[in-house]
Amino acid sequence: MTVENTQTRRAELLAIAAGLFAEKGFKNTTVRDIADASGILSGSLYHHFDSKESMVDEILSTFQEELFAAYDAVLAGDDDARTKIERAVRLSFEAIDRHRHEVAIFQNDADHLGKFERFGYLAERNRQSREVWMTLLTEGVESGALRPDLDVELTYRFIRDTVWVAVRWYRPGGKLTHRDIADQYLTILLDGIAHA
Amino acid sequence: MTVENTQTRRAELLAIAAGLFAEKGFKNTTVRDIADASGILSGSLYHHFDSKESMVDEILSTFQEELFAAYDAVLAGDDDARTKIERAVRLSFEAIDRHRHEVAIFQNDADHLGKFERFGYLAERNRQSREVWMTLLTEGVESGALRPDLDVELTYRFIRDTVWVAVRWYRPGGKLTHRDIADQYLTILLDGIAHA
DNA sequence: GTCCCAACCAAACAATTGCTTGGTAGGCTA
DNA sequence: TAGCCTACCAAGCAATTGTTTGGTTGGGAC
Repeated sequence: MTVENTQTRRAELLAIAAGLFAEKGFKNTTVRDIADASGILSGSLYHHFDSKESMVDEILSTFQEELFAAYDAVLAGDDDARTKIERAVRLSFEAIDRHRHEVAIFQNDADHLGKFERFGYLAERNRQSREVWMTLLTEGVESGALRPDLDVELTYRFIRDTVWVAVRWYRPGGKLTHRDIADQYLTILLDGIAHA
Repeated sequence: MTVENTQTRRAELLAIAAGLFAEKGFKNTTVRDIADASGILSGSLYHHFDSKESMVDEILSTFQEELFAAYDAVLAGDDDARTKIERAVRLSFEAIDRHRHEVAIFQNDADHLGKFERFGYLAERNRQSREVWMTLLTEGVESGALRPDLDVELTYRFIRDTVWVAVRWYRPGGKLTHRDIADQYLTILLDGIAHA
């Protein structure tokens, strides 16, 4: 068995684990569940991974790295505030589309996992995410693109919640693409649902 | 010990359990956790309740009954569509304020619990909630209060998600009351964040 | 004073959990 | 052909889980 196969198998197992973690929660998924779904015995998982924790660790940290690189690219761009906000929203729905298991795990288990030292980076990433959005929204208010009376902190929370919780109902291949959803949400967010 | 005390003790234990379920999740909370927090031994809980499941059952079903009675009152009122939507939003944030443990449990564990026959009413309540919102939003579009190009189904999901997930960060006694939050959210929802 | 009963304790139960150990199959390299 | 290494099996471990059982306590009713 070649090196390529080795890495493939490892990734395969991680993908299976991610699916189960996302569906049933981390704590609620047993190593036997993962092994069964992979067609091996539970003990054999420990040839590939140190522990159940290190599996979810690898799943989450890999995803977060990619996600925040994308946010940084938006921040670093020279678009105006409104465009940056639009890009950040679209980027988030795209992440849900491409990494829905990872997003679901983060949504459901990050609070609980974050208590352990090993997962301290989760809280750090949360802080970083807040930074990104607060910067964009503040910039938006100051540039006159957004209404001046906006509570920026609260707006950040509303956006964050609405965007990420969509992972609970969004299904790739469904009637609406992640782009459709981003479009609709941006319309509502920017201009509201009331008739002009 | 009088009958009054009996009912008090039972409610006391349920409240303690609700707090733990909300904080750590249903599956992740052990009967020993509940017993410890109550100052008794785990076995003694079974004098009051059939099972751990029946505890969460009682917590959730009691709450849902109260909540949906409130929704029904809004629907039955003779306000215009926009006012009804405002009332439904305010009512939801008020529920988060008054029953945050119950809301949190519903948010975090309803999906998992709903798979068991015993908790079939959870799915039923979800359907009911969708009904309420779809009715209000459709009425809003038809009456001209809301923009005609609105995707009502999607809008329902956005509202539901944003409102209920607020339970994750809202803290009673904090800087913002549930009324403040409802005001801000309604402004954003109805008129958007963009500068007019 | 006797009885009752709600509330609880003490101890154990089988099942399930994450994980370990020692071994084996079989393809790859030399 | 020999040796090596990856991937896995088979069996078991201690800890933790929800729950059960039989007994104790102490206040209220008659």
